[in-house]
Amino acid sequence: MLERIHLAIVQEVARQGSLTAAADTLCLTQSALSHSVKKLESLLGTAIWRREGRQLIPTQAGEYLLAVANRVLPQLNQAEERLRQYAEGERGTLRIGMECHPCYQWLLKLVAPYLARWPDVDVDVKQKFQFGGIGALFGFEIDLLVTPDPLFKPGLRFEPVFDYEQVLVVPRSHRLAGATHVLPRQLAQEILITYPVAPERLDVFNQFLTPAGIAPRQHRSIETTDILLQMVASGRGVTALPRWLVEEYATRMDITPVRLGRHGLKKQIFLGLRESDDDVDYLQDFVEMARG
Amino acid sequence: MLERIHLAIVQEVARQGSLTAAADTLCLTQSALSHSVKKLESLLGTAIWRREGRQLIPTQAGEYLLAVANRVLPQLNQAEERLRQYAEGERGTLRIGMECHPCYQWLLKLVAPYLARWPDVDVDVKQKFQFGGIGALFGFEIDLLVTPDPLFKPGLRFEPVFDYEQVLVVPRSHRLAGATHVLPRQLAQEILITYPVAPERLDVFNQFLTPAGIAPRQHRSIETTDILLQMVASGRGVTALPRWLVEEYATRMDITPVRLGRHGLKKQIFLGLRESDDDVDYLQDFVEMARG
DNA sequence: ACCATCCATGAGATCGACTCATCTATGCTG
DNA sequence: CAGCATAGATGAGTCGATCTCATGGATGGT
Repeated sequence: MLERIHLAIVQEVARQGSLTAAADTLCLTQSALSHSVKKLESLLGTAIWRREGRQLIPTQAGEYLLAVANRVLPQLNQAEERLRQYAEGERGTLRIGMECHPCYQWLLKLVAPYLARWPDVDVDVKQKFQFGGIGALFGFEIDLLVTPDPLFKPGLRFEPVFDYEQVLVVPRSHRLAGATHVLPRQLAQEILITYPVAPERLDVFNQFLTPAGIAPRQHRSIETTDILLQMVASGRGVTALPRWLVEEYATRMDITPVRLGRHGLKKQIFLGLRESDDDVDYLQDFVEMARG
Repeated sequence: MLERIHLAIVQEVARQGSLTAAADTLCLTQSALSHSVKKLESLLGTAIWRREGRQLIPTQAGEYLLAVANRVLPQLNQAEERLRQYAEGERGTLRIGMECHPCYQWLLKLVAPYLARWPDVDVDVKQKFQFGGIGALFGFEIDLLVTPDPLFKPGLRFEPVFDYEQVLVVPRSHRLAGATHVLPRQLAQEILITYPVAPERLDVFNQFLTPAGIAPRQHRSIETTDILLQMVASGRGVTALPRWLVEEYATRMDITPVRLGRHGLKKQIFLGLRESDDDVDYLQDFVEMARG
């Protein structure tokens, strides 16, 4: 039988590159590991690694086993953590996934009152997912997904939580500052700074520039909102963000929003959750609070 | 540590309802099970079942553990099966999920030449999924999803494999037989027979009747294509199916297709697969063959 | 009241997994 | 090329987790 320890061994050997090193972190002797591996290989009837000199090269089976380990072990760890929480009377951890960079600010405002209301619930926010946000929901890596792209499919439920307008952000001294709106071609000579996300997933591209066949003069990316806006304020480029976020920063930074297109770029943010969690009260309440 | 055997115990007890019965199928004595359970509960620090007389009622932790078991154990079983196939030099099993009832016929025609071309690959078809077809892909229950609803998300890839027209099927003696097309209101007095799927997921509803605000006189459902068409042929009602499928049956049944709406109801079928399987040759070849 | 059947428990047996000591192979270095 | 550090492999022996066996107490049906 394929046991948890086997997966842990495969994962750790992949991480460390050698049995000896892996033995250390697994709190076993090198000998024990060697025995275990030998037994597992004879059990499976196939080698897991090719021994090339003192290197261990995963075979096809080894690669596959590693993929299984990386997928299954986190589920078991999470299960143990949750059971520990049940045992200690805690309510659990609300694991929120974000697929919407600027929503982080919005989330922060929501989390404070939520934590006050649910003292026994912890909140954890993740932003990177092996198989995307939807995959993370299905894979029980997260319990709640903040995303602009809902997916109405069996097994999942999406609730709209707020509408906003995506606007161009320019320094107050910029030639476009004060314009009622901006058209795609007016950005052709600009340096556009965005979060480090594929352009086809950025609204300013897929709903504004790309349909018009326009590309900005240059496209750069920056991780954090603060730095990004400081770059804009200092005239290094322009960016696109939710209007509410820009208005917040505009009080202390030299930036101003401009409508994208004649009618503005209207967006909606959704919260996605598993239907099987419909009866988890502290989860539903988060959705309530987010909507309210 | 939460081990595989623990999950198996929880799952089996849930299935059988008693420790004694579960012990039997797990090839253990009742005593061993009792000991294991006791130890696990003390390890977790929480009870898994409430003992009510001679009944075992799962606690909240027990319910959760069962959900984990039902999710994780199939992944481990599948992994073992696949490793066994690696060991024996077989290529593996192509597990296909279907979210499109009539596509079954199309699939059958494709599978025969595929099996001939890949003698070491088995094909398995599933039609029921715990979390829907997409969930099954993400959860590694299936490797390939046949669906009319693609989902372009990171982690998954969807390939269109064929276009078809959804048509109304009526008996040749029907008043609509021979009409160039049919309008929604002309179905208001008909009995509509479909596969047993929620109306909002049926094209004839969500793309034809519902937008026009029309409902059929009655809506019934039947599992199998053959029986369904025999019902139609005998004048018990009408249905909606792909044109190619109807034309096949029309040679030996008293039925005829009619276009839905002035311009017909055009559909497309997609094959969905995980991006992480991009290098699995026998999987990619299936997509190739399906497209060709 | 009695019996069948459930789960719990203690004692003892058993088998698997771990450690220790040691061996061999590899690759680096002077 | 010799010497050394370090990798994995292996055999023997120990230890402990987990199993079985035997039995007890509780429950529910007849």
